[in-house]
Amino acid sequence: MTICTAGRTADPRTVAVAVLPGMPLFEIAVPMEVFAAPRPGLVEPPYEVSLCAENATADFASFVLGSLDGFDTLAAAQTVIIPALPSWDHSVPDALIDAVRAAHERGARIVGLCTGAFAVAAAGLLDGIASTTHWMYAHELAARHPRALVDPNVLYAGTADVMTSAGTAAGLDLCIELVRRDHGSAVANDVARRMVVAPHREGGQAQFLRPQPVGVADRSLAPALDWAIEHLGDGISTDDIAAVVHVSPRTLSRRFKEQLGTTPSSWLNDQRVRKAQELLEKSTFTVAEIAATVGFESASTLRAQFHRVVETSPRAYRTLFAPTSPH
DNA sequence: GGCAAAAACCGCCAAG
DNA sequence: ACCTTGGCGGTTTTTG
Repeated sequence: MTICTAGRTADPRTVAVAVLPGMPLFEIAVPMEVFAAPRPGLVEPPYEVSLCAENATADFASFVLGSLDGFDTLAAAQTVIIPALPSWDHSVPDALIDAVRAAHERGARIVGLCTGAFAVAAAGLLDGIASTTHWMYAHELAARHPRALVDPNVLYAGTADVMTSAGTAAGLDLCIELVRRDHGSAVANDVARRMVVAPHREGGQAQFLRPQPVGVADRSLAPALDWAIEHLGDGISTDDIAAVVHVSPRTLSRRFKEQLGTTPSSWLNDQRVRKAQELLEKSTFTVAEIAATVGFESASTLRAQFHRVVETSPRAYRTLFAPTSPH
């Protein structure tokens, strides 16, 4: 079943972006910017990116996009990206569905950006899979594909080989996450820095669903989050965070849900895992030392949380991304 | 990977 | 009347 780990960092990754007439150019541009822009000395080996259309001489702006490959190239790629459709209910060509299915069966990673999720679903790949799309269409996606586990509150969701993202700019977050999985946090953060975007945005779509009530600067969690990140290693608890902002734990819990769409402890655990990832890549501390440094009580706690977030063990992660690994 | 204990979560509701 | 807060306690998640 799982084929994709072989040579994960050794071979160049081929990325195919599906192009349909009428697709928003920005949505196509997002994966191009992340994967196709050359970043010598950073992303090595570079991705090999092709744009694939059903009909290479189609009447849309191929002079803007450059040369186009066919869907056979897409079916052979290691990562297949389907940008937002021209409209959410736009029909998906059978040729694209067939190519996507063929790629998936080969073990390729299938990615749907924004309403591209509808195409992934149409290929039958979202059944039982955590997924998302633009919040305006999440309900429709769930209605049309009842077996997809649609979560309108996240920026992106999925498994190792099927991922979908929320609207427009969330596609950037997902593409950078893919770089993170292929090349590690350090490289992904550098790519994000060069693009001048946040290496990892917290909170999902929840923060965009409802406009912030005005005049509530004192409600912002920002200082609490800053303080928490500062004191990660001190073994802080949710009660401690509540104390810093002078609210009850109950109210803190509400703020987290409103502003980040998560709970204090799971946010805290995410931060600790994230820091642990960095230390695994950049330091030579043992797993136990890292656990202590990021504020976990024990190494086994780190392992459990690490597995939940990254879906690997700390050791496996380190061998995959450590600077001494094959290069 | 499972277990018992601890921590955290969240619906409910009274109070400000 | 309406909104926010925070305590209670049953349930879920985390921890070691």
